Amino acid sequence: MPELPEVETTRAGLEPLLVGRRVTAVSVRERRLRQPVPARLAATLDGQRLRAIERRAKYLLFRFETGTLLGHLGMSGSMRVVARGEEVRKHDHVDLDFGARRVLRYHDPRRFGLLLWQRGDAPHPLLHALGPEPLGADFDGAVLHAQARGRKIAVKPFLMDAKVVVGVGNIYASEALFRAGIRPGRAAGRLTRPDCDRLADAVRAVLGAAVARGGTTLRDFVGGDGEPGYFAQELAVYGREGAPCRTCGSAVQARVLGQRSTFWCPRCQPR
DNA sequence: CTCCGATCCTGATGGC
DNA sequence: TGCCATCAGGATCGGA
Repeated sequence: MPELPEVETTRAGLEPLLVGRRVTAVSVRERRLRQPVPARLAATLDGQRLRAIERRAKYLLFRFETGTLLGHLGMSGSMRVVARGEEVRKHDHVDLDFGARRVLRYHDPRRFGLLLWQRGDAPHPLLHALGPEPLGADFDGAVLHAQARGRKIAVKPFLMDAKVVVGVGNIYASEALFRAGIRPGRAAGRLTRPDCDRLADAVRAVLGAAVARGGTTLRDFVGGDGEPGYFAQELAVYGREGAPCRTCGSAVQARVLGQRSTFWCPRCQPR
């Protein structure tokens, strides 16, 4: 479910409610996520002050005094702050209690997410091979062009490769390609430098706009404050097969590419 | 190396 | 109404 804008929305929603507070209790109701929740998590976190919440790619980094809790929301995860005593719903797997009205609740029906503990200051191995942050200074058309060189993979799954650029998932890959006027099935290696410049700009623009709207809620995503995101109404092509393109009126096309649904406008994305 | 398909899991949806 | 197939915002793994 969550791509960079949804993870960043989660981070920004949690931060003012939790940073500076101490963990007073930890409750793990289900530890079978993509990897098991560490058995000693409660003992590790109890009494520790949360110093910061950061984001790298689609990971959330909860910085504590003796290490970092690494979180990932997978396809269906969400985190929000609830009051102590709020009714526990199905798939509310983990609570971190920071106070009476400050319980961080992790919810994830499909359990593709992660909660892992990394002691000390070293970055977690899962973060090691990640590419540049799309909204950071070291991502641009030149980087994209260099990465794409010689590659036959379609540009859409190429954009979703975290070694190329992080944070771009299935929704925003289609949206960025629409904004750049590039067909999703085009081989990455055939992109020109100007194509890559437009594409990098489009990735930044669409992610930035989505962050500003609090992300995209298709089904049940909520940010750290429990509110849905409002970018869905601004999606140009994702989920709009057969509907008229908002720019030119042509019917939006869809096909499966790299096992993922892919959407584009045949007229606005000529090649 | 690159690329593709299968896989983990549960829930929603649509066809019959 | 029930049953079944398909699809879903991610990421990893193995084989070609």
